[in-house]
Amino acid sequence: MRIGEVADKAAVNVQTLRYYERTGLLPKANRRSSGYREYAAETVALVRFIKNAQELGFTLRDISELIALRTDATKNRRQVSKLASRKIEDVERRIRALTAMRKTLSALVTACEKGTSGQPCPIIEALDDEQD
Amino acid sequence: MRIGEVADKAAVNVQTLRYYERTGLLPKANRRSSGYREYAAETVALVRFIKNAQELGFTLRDISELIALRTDATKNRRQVSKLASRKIEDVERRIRALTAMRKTLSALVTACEKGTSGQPCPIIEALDDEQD
DNA sequence: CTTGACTCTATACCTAAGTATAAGGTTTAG
DNA sequence: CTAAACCTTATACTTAGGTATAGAGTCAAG
Repeated sequence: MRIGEVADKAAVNVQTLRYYERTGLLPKANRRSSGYREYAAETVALVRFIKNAQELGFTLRDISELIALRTDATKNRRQVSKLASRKIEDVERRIRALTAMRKTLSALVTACEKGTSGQPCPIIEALDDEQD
Repeated sequence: MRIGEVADKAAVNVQTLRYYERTGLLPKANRRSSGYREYAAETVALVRFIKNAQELGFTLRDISELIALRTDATKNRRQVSKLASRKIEDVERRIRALTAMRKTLSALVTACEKGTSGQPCPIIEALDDEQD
């Protein structure tokens, strides 16, 4: 596949793919004799993974580590497992914080729908509970 | 409270507070005769909420909307409730995606710990499942 | 009544993560 | 065999979200 096809399928800009390569997030693509980059089909899945992880608040640096887990998987099992475990903790912390936020928002909706019109929805008090 | 105390308690920089005020995320602080900003104690909770929401991947623009929910709560209940519901959906989408990611990472850990040393951890195949 | 810690504004700078543009080479469909 | 639609690098620009600095005023303790 050429860069444009990968970009289309992964719903990113071609510049973004080149930028990822430049910064080392994606491996250097093989080149045709013309100089054009040539990609394997699995690159699309990888780029989608990147965008997905990014939406969850991981930085490209974090994502680099996540990707490296795959590559290193056969090498140092103890280390990979440790890094993955740390990432899992991170993910779980986020889930807990989001769950708390959902609770706050739900309470707001309930309060707004039930409340008498003079009463403000009690969101500010709820905010304190949300710190993790 | 003066700006430095708020900054300390909320664990942010004083410049950040001024920046938030400039961009409208925080309301304009009252001023002493000297020109110093004067803050209420609840500002600390609000700023912590901002940082918390930010770590969950909300942009300052998103957070502005979340904060506005509080302010508007007594005004247009129907609209507030609608916006909050949309935010809840957003939060739930994130939770689902993070849950999928946790599953992938757990599978990696399991594979790495159990696998025979020649076998790579099968993370790349798992990545496809992770799209929301 | 001055010294050190605070505050003010304005302006400049920074990092992350792209996006755009220019000037050129390649591929493919008609 | 040429025109449209690709691709290349290099460089510059953009947006979000700050952080740093300069030059000046304020406040509290000794």
